[in-house]
Parts: sequence; C-alpha cells; structure tokens
Amino acid sequence: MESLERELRRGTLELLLLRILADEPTYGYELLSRLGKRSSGRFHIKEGTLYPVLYRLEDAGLVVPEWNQPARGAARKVYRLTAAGEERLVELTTEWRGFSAAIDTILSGQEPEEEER
Amino acid sequence: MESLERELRRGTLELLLLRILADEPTYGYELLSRLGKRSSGRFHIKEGTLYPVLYRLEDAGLVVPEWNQPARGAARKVYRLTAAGEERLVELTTEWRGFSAAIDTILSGQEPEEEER
DNA sequence: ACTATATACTTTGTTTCACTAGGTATCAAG
DNA sequence: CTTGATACCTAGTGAAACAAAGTATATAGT
Repeated sequence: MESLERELRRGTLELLLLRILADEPTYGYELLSRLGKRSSGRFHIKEGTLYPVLYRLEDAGLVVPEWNQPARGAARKVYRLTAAGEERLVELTTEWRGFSAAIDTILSGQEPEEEER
Repeated sequence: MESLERELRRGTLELLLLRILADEPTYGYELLSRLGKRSSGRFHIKEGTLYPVLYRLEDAGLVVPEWNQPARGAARKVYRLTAAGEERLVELTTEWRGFSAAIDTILSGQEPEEEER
C-alpha cells in the first residue's frame, strides 16, 4: 500500500507533459520545474522519471527532439509536439475528463441513471 | 504505452472499494457488479484484480471479512469497513480531490498564483 | 445422471510504469 | 581546482493491475 499520489500519477505524466509541450517546445530539465510550478509544487518528479517518459513519447511519434546549443551552458534537447502528439493530447484529455467524472460520481454516492443494460 | 484507463485506475481502486463498502457491507463478487453499475460500465475489473485488492485492504486493517452462508448458493465473504477504513476513505477522498484539481489546473493552462518560492 | 451455466473465491505469473540511485558532461563562481 | 548548478542518461527495484488459470457449490436443461 504505497502512497496514493505515486499510483495516481501513473498514466497522467504523459498527459501532463504533452499539455505543457503544447504551449511551447521545452527541454527536459525545464519541464521538471514547469510541472512543479503549474501544479503548485504537487508534482515533483525526478529526472529518472522524466526522461524515460520522454523517450516513450518520442518512440510513439508524439514529440520530436532537437538539440539546441545555448550561448552558454550545456546542450539542451528541446522537444516539440507533433501533429500526432496534439491529437493524442486531445484524446487523453477527453479520457481524463470522463475518468475523473466517473470517480467523482462514485465518491458522491450517486447512482448514475439507468445505463448498462 | 498502454491504455490510459488502465494506468489511471491505479490507486483509485482502493478508494472506490472503500467508498462502496462504506454504504453497506458487501462481498467480493457483488462488488464487481456494483462498481460496474456505479461507474456506468466504465470500470469492469476482473476477479483476479479485485481479490488481491481486498486482501491488501484486509491486511491493512481497513476492512474485516465475515463468512456468510446464504440459504442457497456458495458461501460469501462479506467485507465490512472498520473505523480505520472510514478514516482512510476520508483521507483518500481528500487526496483524490487535490490531485484531480491539480491535473485540471494544468490541463486548463492556468498558472496557479505565486506559490512554491 | 450428466452437462452446462452462474455464482463465488483463490492463486500464479506477466507487464508496465514510477521511482531510487547512481552516472556523465558542461560551465560559472570562489 | 573544487563546488554547485545545469542538463541528460541508465540500470535495477517494486507495486499494482492484469490475464489466465483453478476450485467449489448450486441451479437448470436434457
């Protein structure tokens, strides 16, 4: 019985990263702080969590990386959303809304009106 | 990259089962159909998923089982929420609300006001 | 009597994902 | 020249949901 947060985060990371990348192409390290900021400090993931997700997104063709050498500092791998990535973002957002609505319905103790016959 | 639903369900099962059991002590097999009904058919978990969760809840002292022999048919293991289970339900509900609110904020593209300094 | 179906609980093994805990490399500041 | 911040990468671990079995009882059909 682990922390709920850890388990809840499962699957949502992909959605959240796509959402942030939709605003603006961003590199990995920066994604960490943006995610932290936008969630009011709730989602503090580590690099060892982040990069594997980015590779999955890349393998799935949802994002494309481009190496970027800033004037000073280490090189950055900037990820940009592809068309497929935008589609996926819409898909996942819809799925999330349906899912969380279903949970909320159960938590509120309401029986949904007659379905599933 | 599996289905989002599968991953999202992670961690929420415990919460949902506790919620259903809070209404009324229920046995495993019945929980399956109640969960399906209350989620409008969205959450169709299998027995191989359900029972291990119930055992975790039992080990954690959140529910207690009682064998019940109905007039006809196979014996039923009816689970009842403990006081600890009720507390945990409140805890998890709060955590869920905070979590889903955080996701919604990020999805809506709003920056939360200055926090996390 | 035999078979199938529905009910009801159990167990084993697999997969996926987030995490821990390291590692490499570059650059600025002291 | 060492420390710390930035930035990326990887191997190994663990927990949860799942698939796919199995056991047992009772009812219905032939």
